[in-house]
Amino acid sequence: MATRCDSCPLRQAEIFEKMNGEDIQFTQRFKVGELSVDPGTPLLMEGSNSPQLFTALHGMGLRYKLLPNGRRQVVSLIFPGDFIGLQAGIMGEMGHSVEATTKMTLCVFDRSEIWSFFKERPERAFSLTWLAAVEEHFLGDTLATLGQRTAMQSIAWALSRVFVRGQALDMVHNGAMKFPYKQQDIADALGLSLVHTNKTLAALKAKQLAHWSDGTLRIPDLEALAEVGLLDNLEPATRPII
Amino acid sequence: MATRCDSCPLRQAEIFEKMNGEDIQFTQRFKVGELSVDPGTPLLMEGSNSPQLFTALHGMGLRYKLLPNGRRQVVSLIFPGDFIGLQAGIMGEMGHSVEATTKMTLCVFDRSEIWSFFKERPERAFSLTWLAAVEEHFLGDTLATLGQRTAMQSIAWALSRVFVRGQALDMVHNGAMKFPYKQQDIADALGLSLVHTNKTLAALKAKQLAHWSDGTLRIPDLEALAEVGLLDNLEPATRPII
DNA sequence: CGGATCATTGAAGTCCCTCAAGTCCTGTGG
DNA sequence: CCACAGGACTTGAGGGACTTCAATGATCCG
Repeated sequence: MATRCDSCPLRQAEIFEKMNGEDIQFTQRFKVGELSVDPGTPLLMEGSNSPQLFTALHGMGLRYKLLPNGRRQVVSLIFPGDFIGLQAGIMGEMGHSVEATTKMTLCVFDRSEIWSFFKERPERAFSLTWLAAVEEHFLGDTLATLGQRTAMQSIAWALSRVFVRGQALDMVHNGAMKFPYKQQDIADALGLSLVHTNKTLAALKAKQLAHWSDGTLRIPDLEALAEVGLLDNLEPATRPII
Repeated sequence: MATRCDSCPLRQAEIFEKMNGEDIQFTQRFKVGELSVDPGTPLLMEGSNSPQLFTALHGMGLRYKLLPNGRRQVVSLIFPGDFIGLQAGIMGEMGHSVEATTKMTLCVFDRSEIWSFFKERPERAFSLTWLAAVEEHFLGDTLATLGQRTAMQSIAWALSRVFVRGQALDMVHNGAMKFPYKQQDIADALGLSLVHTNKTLAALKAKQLAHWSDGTLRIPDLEALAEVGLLDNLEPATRPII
């Protein structure tokens, strides 16, 4: 039973830009179905031009790139509300692969219809561009992390950001949120080795700054952690939803 | 004397998406002037919301972020044809600063008019989104470089990409192109120290793979360099121009 | 009970960083 | 015309943050 856009649970969270009735109606028309996948399922492949685009409704995933030498770079984590496949929709080719980390349910859109956003519904086209700009902004921050932060700072930065995002999505209860990734995922996201990531996480735990185990992330003092991570802005950016 | 869009010299280069007469005319209407700046001039500041957006006509620049600890991450180099200020135009806030490296001339657009792209000229709005997607794609590649490539691979990758871009813009003559940056800029772009960048460049020169001095970059065998840099695609992506 | 996956810990090695000089070049002013 | 200062580039040396290698636990599952 597919979720209807006008009762989309995502829009509850306040980081998402308000949509008016017509926007919702238009988006509904664009939605061709709903997809449910198991953990580990590939959703899009780098270099491909999938006919389908998605919005994550439930569950989490990750975007990554594989290098010729076999190493993997995790580009970003996917949270509910993220739009997946914009590059394919616009440029006709994905720059990274996407896979589900947990069980996910996704709204499915038809790539060939993307032009109608621009043609018929400029507000929605603007939202699409907005999302691209948000992503670019975020990647810039991540770049600065890999380039200029130490391992300790990087991990503190990443966990802080995750937590801020989690708060904005009402995923934090009693100071804890589900964080269903592997240490290897975070290592690959930050350009660190698994071993060093593990030891740094242990150090953060010893300092009482972040506790992450069994897929649950607990941060007693977000400001303290953010300071270690040289993260100055704890406000989640508001963004549109497709 | 301002350049007219219908005789814009940039569109000569074939990496740029073809524009029809109406697109050109519309863009011309949007253009409010031309700006000429000296090397070192700041164009946009991180966190600001400039009323002006630019397209680089001549000259080169760079985008960068400053961290609380004073370190600098160069996010990308700016080449002719690049659009500057999209984030401010869409989100109302830049995620990085921009400054001119050489003397530059820029087309100036009015930020408040950006909505008219979407409202009146969906083709141009699509181009804008396309640019954002291209940038996101590129940042993903850069991320993989900082995270997964060695210093030698990183520099080989960066120089190869620069050269490919230079070729596409007809900036390469007799196997050489102007590359007016400092070693510190490249070090900050790749998350390396100046010293190590210098030594790695020397190593590449010794291997006859890349010669960069006095602001001129010479690459005798692009394929060989690209292979060292684990760069597989030597085709420049076609992109729109604003 | 094996086998698989993930997390943890120890030890050794290395790539890259920081520190510190020194060269080359350009511009400036006496 | 030369002394000097500043900026970019070079080069050497030593140290450290992080990697790789290797082994062990812990948990889950057919």
